[in-house]
Amino acid sequence: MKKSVDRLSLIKSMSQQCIAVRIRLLNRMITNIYDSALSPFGVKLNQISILVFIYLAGEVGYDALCRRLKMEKSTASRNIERMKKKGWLKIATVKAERKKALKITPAGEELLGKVQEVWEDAQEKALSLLGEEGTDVLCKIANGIWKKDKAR
Amino acid sequence: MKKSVDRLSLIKSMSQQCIAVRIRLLNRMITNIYDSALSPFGVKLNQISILVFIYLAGEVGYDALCRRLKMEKSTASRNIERMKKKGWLKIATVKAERKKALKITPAGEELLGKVQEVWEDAQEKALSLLGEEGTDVLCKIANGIWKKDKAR
DNA sequence: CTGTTATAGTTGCATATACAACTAAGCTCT
DNA sequence: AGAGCTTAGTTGTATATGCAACTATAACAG
Repeated sequence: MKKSVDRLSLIKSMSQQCIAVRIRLLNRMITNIYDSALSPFGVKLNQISILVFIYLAGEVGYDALCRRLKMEKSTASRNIERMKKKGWLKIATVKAERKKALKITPAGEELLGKVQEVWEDAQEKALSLLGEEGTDVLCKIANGIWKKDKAR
Repeated sequence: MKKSVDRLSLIKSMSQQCIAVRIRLLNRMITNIYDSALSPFGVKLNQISILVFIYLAGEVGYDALCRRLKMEKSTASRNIERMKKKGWLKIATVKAERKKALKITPAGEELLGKVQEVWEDAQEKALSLLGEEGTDVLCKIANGIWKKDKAR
């Protein structure tokens, strides 16, 4: 009897306290806010974040992109492929087939310009969903992870 | 000149403050913690969360599941299909073809029993990644969203 | 210089997610 | 009862994600 009671209460905490379930929920909701705001432009937040990174970095290697954005190389590979097709990115390096360096195109910069406004709207909606405190804490945690990574 | 400066600083804030990028990062890291902990059992957190919900609810309709877990019906549909195939779930209702009620199977309960330990490990790792405060805030936000939904 | 090793990037496979179009089954109104 | 409406669930398409296997190329060791 004891054992089944324990099991039940543990399963209840899996339901009531699971961190992953909660962050996944928020992830879905927030990703949605941004992706639907961006949908008129035929792009999603993920690709915008890649574009922003490349815009600021000037010319980045593949590996740097994956490390900084903490994106799996296969995800990056496929995204870059799609973005090249849409004309937002190009490969800057000619010499080496390997070690591709990525660069934003004029069309990519234009896209960034166009989405700024909807990004701001989305950011505001996300802020009101998470609240000031929640947003603050979240950003601190994420920034901490990035900083730690850079130091490495 | 002014305009391009504004653009640059806005793009910088897209890089440095975007909530979606941050929550997506944490989502990937945390999902990873749980999924790799669960991988010996051939299941991922998402399906476990469905199973837990159905276990606690006894017998649930499809719609209730989607509403409570805030899961898109197509995602739910395909997950349930896979879980039926693995024998963890079954459809309880016979009468109506529509309005399927879901029920956990003995194999499903057994699985829940087996994964409890690794779930606890993963939960602890996630806690130390987010910190006490972060976890607290996160849970409060998510629970608030659920409560609001229930009241509806 | 050549064979081995390390590394960059691609591709296959599986799950998760969302939206839209579709199907089917129950419900309602006349 | 039959026509149209509503709702449940499925399926198609696209992106995101992760792991593992593969390919091609660069670097290195002898």
